[in-house]
Formats: sequence, C-alpha cells, structure tokens
Amino acid sequence: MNGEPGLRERKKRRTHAAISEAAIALFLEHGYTRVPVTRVAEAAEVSKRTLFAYFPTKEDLVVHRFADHEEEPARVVRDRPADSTPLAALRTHFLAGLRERDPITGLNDRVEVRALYQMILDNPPLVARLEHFRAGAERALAQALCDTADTTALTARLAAVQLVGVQWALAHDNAQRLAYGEPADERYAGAVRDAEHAFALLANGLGVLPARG
Amino acid sequence: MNGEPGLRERKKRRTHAAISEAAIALFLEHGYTRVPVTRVAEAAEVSKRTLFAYFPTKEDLVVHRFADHEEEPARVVRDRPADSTPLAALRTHFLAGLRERDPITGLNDRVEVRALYQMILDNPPLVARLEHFRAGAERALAQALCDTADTTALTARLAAVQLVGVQWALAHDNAQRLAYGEPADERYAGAVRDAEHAFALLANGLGVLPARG
DNA sequence: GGCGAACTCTGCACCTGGTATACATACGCA
DNA sequence: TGCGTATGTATACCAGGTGCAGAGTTCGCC
Repeated sequence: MNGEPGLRERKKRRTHAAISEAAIALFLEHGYTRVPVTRVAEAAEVSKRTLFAYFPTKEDLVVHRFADHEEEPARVVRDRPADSTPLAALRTHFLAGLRERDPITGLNDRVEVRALYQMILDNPPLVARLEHFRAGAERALAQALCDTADTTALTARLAAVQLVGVQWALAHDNAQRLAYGEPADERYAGAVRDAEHAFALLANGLGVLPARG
Repeated sequence: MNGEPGLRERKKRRTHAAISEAAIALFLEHGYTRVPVTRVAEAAEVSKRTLFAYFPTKEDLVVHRFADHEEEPARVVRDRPADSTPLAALRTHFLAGLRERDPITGLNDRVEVRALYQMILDNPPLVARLEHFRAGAERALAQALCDTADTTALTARLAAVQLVGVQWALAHDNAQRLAYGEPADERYAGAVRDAEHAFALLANGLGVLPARG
C-alpha cells in the first residue's frame, strides 16, 4: 500500500530469497531427497525454526514459485474484454504464455527452469504439492466464472475443473518433453498445435469421441 | 488363482483387516491427526514395522478403500457395448452408482461411510492422497480411450482429465453435502440432475459459456 | 536521541512418520 | 519330522515439523 517497504520488510524479503536460492541450489546439486532441511538452513545461515517460518514445508522451498499463478486463470477471466467468452480469453492467454515461454506453460528451457521441471517431475511429493495449487486455481476460477459469466455454481465448478485440468495437462506435457532435452523453440509449434486442439475440444465437447476404434 | 487361499493368505487378510479397522475406529474416535500410528499398531496387536508392511503410509490406512476404484473408469470404457461412446458408458455407470449409493459417488450415508467422508474432507493430507488415485485413474482411462476409441494420445489424455475431474467434482460435492447431514435419499434427485447436467456439459463443450453475465 | 512495544530469530527439546538391520517365529511342503 | 522361506518383531535411527522461552531488532512516538 505504501511505497516505502521499511527495513523489516526488506530484510524479510532478502531472507526469503536467500533461503529459497540456497535450497534450490543444494537440491539441484545433490538431489531433493538427499538434502535435509537442516543443511538448507545452514547454507542460508538461518535456524531451522526460521526456515519453517518462511516456508511451511520442505516442498514449498521448491514449488513456491508457482504459487503466484494460482489466481491467474481467475484473473484472466475477470479481466477479459466484454465481448470475449471465458474460454476464448483463457485460450488467448495460454497461447501468449507459450509465445513468451512463460514457465507456467512448461515451455521454458532456461537451464534453471528445465532443471526445476525435472526435479519436480522426479519427486512425487513435489508433484503432489503442485496439485494443491491446482485445486486452488480451480476454486478461484470457479468463483470468477460465477461472478462474470452468469452460470450456476455447479456449472462454474465443472467448467473450472475442465479448464484448469486441461491447461495443467498441456503444461505437464511440455515440461516433460523439455526435461527430456527437447529445445523450447523446437517444441513451440507442436505446443501451439496441441493447445489449439485442446481448447477446441473444450469448446466442442467430448461428443466427438467415437463408439469404437 | 486357486480356490484354497491357504492359512498364510487367510492370516494376512485378517491382519490387514484388523489393522485397517483398528485404525479407522481410533481415527473416528479421537481424530486422524491425534492418533499416532504406534497407537494403531498397539490396538491391532502388531508391530509398527508390520503395520508399514501392510500400508505404505498412514494416509493409506484410511483411503485404501478407494484404491480399488482407480481402474474403474478405464474398465467401464473398455467393457462398453460396441455401439456406445465412452462418454455415454461413463454416464450410465455413474448414474447406476448413484442409484446403488456406491460410496465412490459420494452418495452413501451409512454412518461409517459418512464419517469417513467427513474425516477425509477435514484432513488435507488425506485429500491429497486421494488426488493420487485420481491421477492414476486419469492415466488408466487415457490408456483405455487410446486403445478403444481411435484417438490420438493427446486427445485421450485431455478427455481423461475432463472425465475423471468432473466425476470427482460431482462425488466431492455429494460427499460434502452428506457430511453436512443431508440424507442420501433426499440428495438423490439433485445428484442425478447435477450428474446429467455435468455429462451434458462434457458432451456439448464449454462453448455455451457466455461472454458476460 | 531515547524509550517501550511489537516483531523476529534462535536454540533446544520433543513428537511423529517412516526405514534399516538383525534376529525370531510360523507356515508350507516334502 | 524337519527344512527353506515368508512373515513378524525389537531396536535404533533419520528427517520433517512444532512448542516454548528468551535474546536481539525494528518501529513508532515522544
């Protein structure tokens, strides 16, 4: 609310960043499971108790970077132009994310980001923790749909589940390919194609699934 | 494979059941978080080590009853009649589940089941563990769709995410209402209406969402 | 500049979930 | 009856996470 953060606040942010960076550096070097939080605390020159004051769990040391995006789909839907449907707005936003290599789309291959993808995908507890954000994103999006799209609460919830789930799946797929070594620029065209296909499926429904192959 | 389980096998099943029952009884009485696994082991007259030989984690003591249903959507899709689409088969199956008050639909209000719903909904770790099954169900269903519906792998995955997610949301909603005290018979009509609405949404797509409320 | 209040960090002890090791027991089968 | 193996046990241990009481900082105000 005010422009001056104050010494306390600044110090806090520095500590937060220091812990996070120490953690990720150590995890990337020695492996997530093999580095105990006490070692992270030592490296960040902070007590274990303090570490847990900044990050509620060990997993959060890694995945907190994705926490900000929990509200993103909801915001996109709220801020959409008046003549745009929620689906169209999310589609445009996701495609823009791909173009900009937004890490949330799974299409960023900067070494740190790619290593982070890999670490997360390799560690079930980290994936599980991310699922938690997914649930939060669903809830927020459902609320946004309710508020701006004149639907029942149920419809909003169901739509949110589908929308978030599909974007999640797309991102997961991209991240996995990049973790395997595929360069982002090379994957880009395919990622766009897949995303367009996915949003078309969302728009038109699963009625297209045939009776038998 | 053989009709005679043998003493060893029978004993194992009894131990399994004994641990599970002791655990759930204690959890329901004193609260999930307040009962350490050691106490469960004592109550079941088994060592802690043995307990963990039967159940990989504390959460599984509670949620293992839902584990069997991981393959269910996949099975339904595989076993569907030749002239039936995957969506129709799942719809029929879910509605049948509601009719039979299958606990997996969230519409069973036998006291033990309802208390179980409540305990799970109240404990984030338990919900998280269930999410894990959801992921498994998605993967299995995607495979089944791939094998029997002549779709691309991507389409199958996206469809699976939507289908499982929506059923999950419906079940969650029902369970929550029942946990709040609504009787299953009273909820039934609404649950059917909601399910039909949800499957219609899946069939027709989210194109119906309006630009602005 | 200085003071009290509020906030923050720390060290320590502790609890709980989960695992490794090494040893005992009981079953299945010949 | 007796042997090999699957199953269970006791013990000690590790790591994540919390409660507590006190020391050290920062803030707002005089």
